[in-house]
Amino acid sequence: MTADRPKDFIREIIDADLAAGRHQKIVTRFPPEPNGYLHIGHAKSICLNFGIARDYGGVCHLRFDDTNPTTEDAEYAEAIMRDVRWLGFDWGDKLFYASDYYERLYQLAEELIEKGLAYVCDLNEDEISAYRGSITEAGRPSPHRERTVAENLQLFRSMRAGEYPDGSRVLRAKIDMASANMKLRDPLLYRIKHAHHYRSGDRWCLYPLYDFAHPLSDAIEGITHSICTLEFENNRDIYDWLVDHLTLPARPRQYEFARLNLTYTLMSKRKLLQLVEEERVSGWDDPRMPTIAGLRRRGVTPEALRAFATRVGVAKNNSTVELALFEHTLREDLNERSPRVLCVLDPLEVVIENYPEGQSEELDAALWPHDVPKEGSRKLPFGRRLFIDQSDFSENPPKDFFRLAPGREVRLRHAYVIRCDRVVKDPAGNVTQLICSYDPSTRGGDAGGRKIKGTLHWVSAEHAVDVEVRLYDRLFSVEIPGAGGGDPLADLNPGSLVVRTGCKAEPSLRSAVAGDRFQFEREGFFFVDPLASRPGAPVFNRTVSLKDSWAKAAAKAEPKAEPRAAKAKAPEKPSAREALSPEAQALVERHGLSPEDARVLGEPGPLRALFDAALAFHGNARGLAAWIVNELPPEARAGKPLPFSARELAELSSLIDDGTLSGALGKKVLAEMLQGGGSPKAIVERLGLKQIGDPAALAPVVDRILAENAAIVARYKAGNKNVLGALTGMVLKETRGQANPKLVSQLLLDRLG
RNA sequence: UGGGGGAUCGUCUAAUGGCAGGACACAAGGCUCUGGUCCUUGGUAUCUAGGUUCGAAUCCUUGUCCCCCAACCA
Repeated sequence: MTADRPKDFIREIIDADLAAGRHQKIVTRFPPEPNGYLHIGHAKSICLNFGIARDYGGVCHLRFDDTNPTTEDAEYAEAIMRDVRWLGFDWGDKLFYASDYYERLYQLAEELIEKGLAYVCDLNEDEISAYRGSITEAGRPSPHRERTVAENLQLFRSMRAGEYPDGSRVLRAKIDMASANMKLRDPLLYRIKHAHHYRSGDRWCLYPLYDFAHPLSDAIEGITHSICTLEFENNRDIYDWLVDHLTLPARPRQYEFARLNLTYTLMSKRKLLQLVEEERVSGWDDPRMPTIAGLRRRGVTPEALRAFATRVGVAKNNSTVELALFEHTLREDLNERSPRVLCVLDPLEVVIENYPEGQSEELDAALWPHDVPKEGSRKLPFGRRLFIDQSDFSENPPKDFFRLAPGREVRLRHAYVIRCDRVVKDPAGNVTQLICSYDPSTRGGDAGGRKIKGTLHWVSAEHAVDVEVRLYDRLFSVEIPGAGGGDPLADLNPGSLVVRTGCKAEPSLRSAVAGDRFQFEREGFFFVDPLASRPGAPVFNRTVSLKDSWAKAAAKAEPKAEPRAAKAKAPEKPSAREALSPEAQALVERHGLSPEDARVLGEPGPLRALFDAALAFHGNARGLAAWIVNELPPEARAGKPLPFSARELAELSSLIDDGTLSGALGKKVLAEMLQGGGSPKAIVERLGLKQIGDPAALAPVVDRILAENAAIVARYKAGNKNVLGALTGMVLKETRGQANPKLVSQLLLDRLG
């Protein structure tokens, strides 16, 4: 359904891996820790991982990353499985637990020790932290770093045997205490915890840390693409180090994408837990929670959630998606599947004066609007006493109010046109009753020729069912809770739940059962709460309101609500660009290089060496410099040897200078040289690449392209000068890149006037 | 301050040297027995400054801003 969406960067990588034959089958994994409930951010990850498996005919494992006995629980694991299944994904028999790998992981740790790549460290937590150094200072080696293999092995085994108390010793990888990447400063692999684990019981008093368990679990399972969120980018170095140094059945790769953030929502597991524990919400499945369980109970469908996940896309930008996009996706889905019914949330009594006392009738009412291709209807009783919504009446109607007001007419949906004749008030001046009259000729709502602007939902007082309705709104009242640096929970929306009892529903709703979905016309989409509802007494949760352009227009009359704070344009400090080094300055003066090129070539290194060497064969320093700086791949700068010599590069430059090659052709030749090496002249010869500089030869091609692309030409003439580039590109392509681009451009310009 | 990432309409996301596109949001209009849906139309973006190129969001240089990293959490 959204198959036309372009591929995300992860799928591009997979395509390339498959094309290169690196994998036959794609294996991904979703690795939750069972220490909390899944939220909509996890849903994005689930859709990505399981979606990739589905798209590529691979598999996605569900693996519990349960390496911390003190926070994890079987109940969470159960809830997670329930949620993933509900979302519509199936892991088949690929259900795994890191805790099932404890023995194997332990053996791997011993392997590391035996290779001299891990050691037991007796420093305490504070000391380890102090030894680690800081972002700017290198760490210092632990005093235990140079223990012998035998000693480490003995100590590690004793740790396993339970001979030491919690926190007394850890196992650390021996990597580099001076690494610029803090994660590599001898990361901890195992810690002692005499704690009961929900699965392994009391068998272990030693538990691996994420950085150790995760990559190795991936490798054990043969995961090909291990997809996680951005904050793990630094951890990738440990990941690679471990899988490269251990004897493992597979070599998985980690890729990172941006986690989902949503406005007016919080995604932090810790904060969500706090909401639950402090009873700011009714539980993990409170319909205001962004948890999958909460969304499900609110009435969100798995289809809508999945559609949303594909709509937000997968990229590496830190981003915050507007809640409006989610609501739109939700309405789109609900619109198709929700039968329309009438329910008055805030009742106001209406008496139809000219309708006979004690009489009633049944009206036929379609359950679906004209735009939903579904059949079905129900009976709607009509009588002398009715309810409409308070907000549908105004004694002093504002401009453009086309609901009920004294003396005005409206249509009651599926019923009659009525007119408001009088208003009854209580002593305090509140409107308590509307005395109206109906037009019997408009039965079924057909007003004949008359133009009736407003149509109201209503319900017969005599037949109405009293129901409870829970109106849910966004959990937070600001876009980014805690943005100002304060406690995010201070930004909770006090109006996020309004419980309305005594709502008046049409009688057919008496038989609504848990899990049913409806649209209450002109109000919103509602879901019968599975927990609170009783037979004959449904409780309705508002999943999402209908779009309300009247409310919006009315709000606009009010002083403007604060618009979303525009991203403050960078203040742009006019800091001085760094001065050229003396060496670079010398290049500018001696060879007339541009400062940009000189800056690069002013540094000693492979590029500079290449430049100097090539200069001996060809005198055009500027041209040489531009090619070396701008066109050579980044690896060349890092010192990767090039498959061609300085002499050959000089030869290329002279071919361009003498007009044999255009710049574009030069790039083609360079690409060829990068591929297989060889002399540019030979490549030109072999590929038959020669610049076409004869206008007579090019003119027919230009004319043909122009003739074939009348639409583009028209756009050009209409003022879009950018399409000239597209036309140039076509001519170039047509001549295998051999046309002289300047000439083509000129020819094009001549003809386009 | 070291390292790792990232900067494209208000928001999210495409364009892999050749017409800056789509969705949401917003605005205007149409349709309508839901002020819903649907339809039409519109404005709005390549962080800065240079360079390379016939042509740059894309390649090079420079500066700016944002995020992540110094848990025995994941």
